[in-house]
Amino acid sequence: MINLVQQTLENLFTEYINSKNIFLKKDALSLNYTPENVSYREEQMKQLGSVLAPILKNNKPSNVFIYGITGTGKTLVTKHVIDQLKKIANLNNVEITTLYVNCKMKRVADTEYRLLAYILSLFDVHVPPTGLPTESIYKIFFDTLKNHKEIIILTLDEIDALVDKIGDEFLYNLTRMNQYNEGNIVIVGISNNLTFTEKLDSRVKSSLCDEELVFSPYNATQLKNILSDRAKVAFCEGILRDGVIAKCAALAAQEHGDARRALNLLRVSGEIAERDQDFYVDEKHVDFAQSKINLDYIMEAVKVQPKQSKVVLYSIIKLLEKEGKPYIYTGDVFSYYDNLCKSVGLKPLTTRRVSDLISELEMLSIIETKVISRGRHGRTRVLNMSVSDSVVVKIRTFLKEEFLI
DNA sequence: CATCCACCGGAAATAGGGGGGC
DNA sequence: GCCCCCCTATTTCCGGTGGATG
Repeated sequence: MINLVQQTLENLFTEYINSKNIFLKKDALSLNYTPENVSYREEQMKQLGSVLAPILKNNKPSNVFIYGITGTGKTLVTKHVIDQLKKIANLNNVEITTLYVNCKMKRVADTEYRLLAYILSLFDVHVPPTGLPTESIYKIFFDTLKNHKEIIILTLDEIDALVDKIGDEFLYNLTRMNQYNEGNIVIVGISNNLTFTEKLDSRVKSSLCDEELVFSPYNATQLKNILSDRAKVAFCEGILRDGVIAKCAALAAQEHGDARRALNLLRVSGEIAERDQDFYVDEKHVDFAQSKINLDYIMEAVKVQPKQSKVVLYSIIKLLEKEGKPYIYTGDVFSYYDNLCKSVGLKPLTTRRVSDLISELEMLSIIETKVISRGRHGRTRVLNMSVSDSVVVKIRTFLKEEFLI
């Protein structure tokens, strides 16, 4: 028995080492990779560069706002420009501090308090995760800033998500502090939402949006060229079959020209080819990659849900199965959920809260809902899964194991 | 064509977990 | 320790509503 395992392992490894390499430098396809030159974004880089340049002479530049949907190179360009700036600053002995915060990080920077606590932690100042009045956090924050004479560039990525959640007051506070405390902080706000500024208070708007940069989505041709450039670095020669890059580009272009998606797709395609020990990457691998990425995304989202949310999702899946209908109503879900909680010994949440949890599941595109009226039978939401059956089965299996139901 | 269902979803209140000050 | 304060998650409260139904 052991010998057999030994044998297969040996085969596996031998085959692996003899197989042709797919990747030359896989990093080139990762999201953190900063390519030599950023295609189609020269204009934006120049703009951002000239806005931030005064730092090099110790003048505080204007705040900047950057708009554009996901995967249009906002983060990449910003990081690239700031890196260069830092490099030149170092060479000329100008001290600057740069901070990058992704506001969407759950439980890290998704409330005013947590955002400040997180920024402070970047300064190596640690505050309790809860308990203090926000005001005293501000005080600590200001005091910390006072200890820094150099100019600080604070990049707030996905800032629209944060403002949606907690309002724009913190932005107001940041800018106000800037005005009165001879502030030395420059805010670079990055938003995926094009109409973001409309939601801002006009005072905030005027001081934060001194400079605006717009990133438009890449079209399929541009995506194709971007992918080609990266693929040349990332893959061994002759590995990519014709049409692979075009397919990745086309699929991503459908998703509003998201370059991040396209790169992911290409990378995962290669990984699948590698795993299957194929000598090439072709369009079939791209198809597999597409569904694998989707599956991974959904499963990850499911795994990190709070327990209650998982129970709600499980109820929806079980109920859909039981009813055999392609849709169900909120009320049914709630009573099923209620029973389930009792049998698992979990305290059920109220309908109001469950309703919110359902909305969150929809936001994650795990389920789909639609408010309809059933006349005398009232107004409710119809819900169904928005993932394929095979994914549903995987989710169900996962949840079942987790609850031991 | 008025009625009324069964839930939607905003807003305010409350619980619960934590913190500082004295 | 006690007291009071804060933040976040959840509950409570409730006005609102599209359209089948009588």
